[in-house]
Amino acid sequence: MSFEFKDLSERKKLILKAIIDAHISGGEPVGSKYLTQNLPISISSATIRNEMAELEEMGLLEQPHTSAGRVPSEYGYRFYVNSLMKGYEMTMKELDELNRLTKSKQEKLDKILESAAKLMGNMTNYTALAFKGNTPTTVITQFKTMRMGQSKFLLVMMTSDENVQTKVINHGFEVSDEALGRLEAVLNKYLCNVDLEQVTLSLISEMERAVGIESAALINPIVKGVYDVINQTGSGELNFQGVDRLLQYPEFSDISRFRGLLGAMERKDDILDIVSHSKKDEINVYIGSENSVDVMNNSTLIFRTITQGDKVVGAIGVIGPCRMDYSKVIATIDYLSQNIQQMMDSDNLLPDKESEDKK
Amino acid sequence: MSFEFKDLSERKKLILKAIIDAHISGGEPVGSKYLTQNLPISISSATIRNEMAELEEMGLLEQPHTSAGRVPSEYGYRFYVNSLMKGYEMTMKELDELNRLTKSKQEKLDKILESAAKLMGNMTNYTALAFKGNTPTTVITQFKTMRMGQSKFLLVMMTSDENVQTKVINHGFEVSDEALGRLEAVLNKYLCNVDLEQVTLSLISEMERAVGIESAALINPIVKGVYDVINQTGSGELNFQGVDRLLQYPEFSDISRFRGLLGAMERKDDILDIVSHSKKDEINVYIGSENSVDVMNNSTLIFRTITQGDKVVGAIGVIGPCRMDYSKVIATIDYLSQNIQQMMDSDNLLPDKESEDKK
DNA sequence: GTTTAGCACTCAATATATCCAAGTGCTAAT
DNA sequence: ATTAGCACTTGGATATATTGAGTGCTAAAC
Repeated sequence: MSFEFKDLSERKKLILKAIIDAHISGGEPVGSKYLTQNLPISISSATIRNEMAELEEMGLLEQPHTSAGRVPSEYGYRFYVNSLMKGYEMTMKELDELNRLTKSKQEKLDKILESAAKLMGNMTNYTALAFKGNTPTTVITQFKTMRMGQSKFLLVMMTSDENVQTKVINHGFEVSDEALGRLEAVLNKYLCNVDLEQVTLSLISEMERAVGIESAALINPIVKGVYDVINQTGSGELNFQGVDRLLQYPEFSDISRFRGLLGAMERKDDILDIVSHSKKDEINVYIGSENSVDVMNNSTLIFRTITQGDKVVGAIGVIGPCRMDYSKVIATIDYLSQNIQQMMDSDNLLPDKESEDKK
Repeated sequence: MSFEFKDLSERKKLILKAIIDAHISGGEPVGSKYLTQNLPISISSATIRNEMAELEEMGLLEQPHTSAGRVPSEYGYRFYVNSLMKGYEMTMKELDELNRLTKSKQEKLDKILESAAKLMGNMTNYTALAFKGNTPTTVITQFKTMRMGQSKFLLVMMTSDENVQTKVINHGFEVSDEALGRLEAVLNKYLCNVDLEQVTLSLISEMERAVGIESAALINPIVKGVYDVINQTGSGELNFQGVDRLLQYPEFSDISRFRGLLGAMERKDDILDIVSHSKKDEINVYIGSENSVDVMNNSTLIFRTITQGDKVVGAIGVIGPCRMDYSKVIATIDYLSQNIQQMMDSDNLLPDKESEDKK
């Protein structure tokens, strides 16, 4: 998969770049005649044809049919992304929108990711993706109970990765406030920061004794709830925004192809797989069949992960056709994700007094 | 919009029903020749043609073009739903699947709705919809605080409709455990079961006094959080499952039509509008342009609301082409929603000891 | 009065033929 | 090494025939 393109002449690079740029904005195959008028250097169409033939031989270009112009191949796009793309400069307006987002530090990560994705979709005009991961194995750091009526209450659990999980416990009998308080205390005493192996039968019966006969029957469903939370598949949530935008691109006018992609987005597992095996702290670009998943063929997936410490806690990105405005998309993802990342990082430390004062 | 079809002869009803059934399963216009062989009575194609012409005049059938067979009009479908449809009998296997769902009373409504929708999508092979409403004006019945670190904590609020909302409070200074406990007590004392008008400036300053100087600065962001929770637009969440299934139906091979529908599903507001203005406790069927929303044209929306007391708390249903297997869909929705509804109803009372004992 | 056979007519869908323009590869001259 | 020139390829667009399912209508039969 690793190609070396160092041996490309400057002129070939120019031609390749011009073809990809033209194809991205136009969607049509690009011919030699067009290029004679849209290159910084002036060479004849015949020369260009020769160059193009060589570029095709190298696997960077493709011809839909004999008498058509050239279209970038997946490797062509890859080369473009790796070396030809010039940074995209965001407009002021777009910048403003970004800043409004991460200003308030009161939101939880999933909301931020979702608005970031929405924003990104609007800015790039592709389908945006937001991934919120749950770190696979956690420990519960705090329990609270909240009464919901005479015969049920809500068990609120905070996990070590600062998420909140709730579970309705629907007991078939009344439980007094005191018993509920005692239960809460017992849970916090015995189950906090405890991983699954440590929950033995003897621990459970000890807890049953501690809460008293009145509510001993609650321990079992609660332990099961804790088990579910800790043991839940660590995959996380994956959301898409603006799926309908894809349909504006001619590469998805083939309904079956679109249906395949849509199906992959609904199933989520394939894409989750890609996201969870991605490289941390850098922008991941999966072009066409580089995506191991077949259904994603002829689509590109670009995203960047958000990390907390060394754990991946989320990701934002876009999905679109291979013919994508890479500069813009990558610049946008870069900016947005760094913004969020920064917020994450600063959030974990004790707040920086100075920056607080500035407000 | 209210039509009277009483004056339809038995024979016309037979013909209409046969046409709709055939069109639902085949997707093609239905001609007179086909009908001669697929009617319980035996009449000639010419007679059928005459009848069809009359049915078309009455607006129940349509002709895509002069030399094509007939297709049911929206009113035709409406008539079918209202009077011709015979109840669909679910298979045992499908029934089993349903029961598994509502057995456990430990899940929260949104999860149940979502699984029900998923199930419904699988069973009907259309796109399923799940709506989880938040009752517009609520009151907070309980506060809890959960420490998340030295400089922030989570405010957990239970609302009167038994939902849980959380908010991260990111103060820029350390707050002791005692102060946090005092804060919690104060919140529960002053802000429980209080609606917005009662939150006056004097109440706020009284609270600030009560929590002590150490954490007085927290009151303001908290009050804002409470305000947000109570004042949040009461629209609720709307989710779809199996959107890709729509693409298998030829009526959506016209990409622009599909894109319109997909857009409506993404924007959500139009569909939310329909759902929130629907009739309670009965199955709502919106056929084609009966949906006031233009983009939904030529699609059918069927759903049933779930109520708690007299409040609509959710809905499940499907979206598909007008040419829909109404019997099956309606039977499925009916069964599933009644199942959930029953659970809701029984959940609110004190549990029935006998049924608990049976376990 | 209702039903039916028969027939001319309509029209979308399909197949067939033709044309066109864009673009290529190759050769020979520069 | 570059370029002008030209024959060649090919998909797409356009026009034209062909087909066949299905209709509406008329006149005869019941």
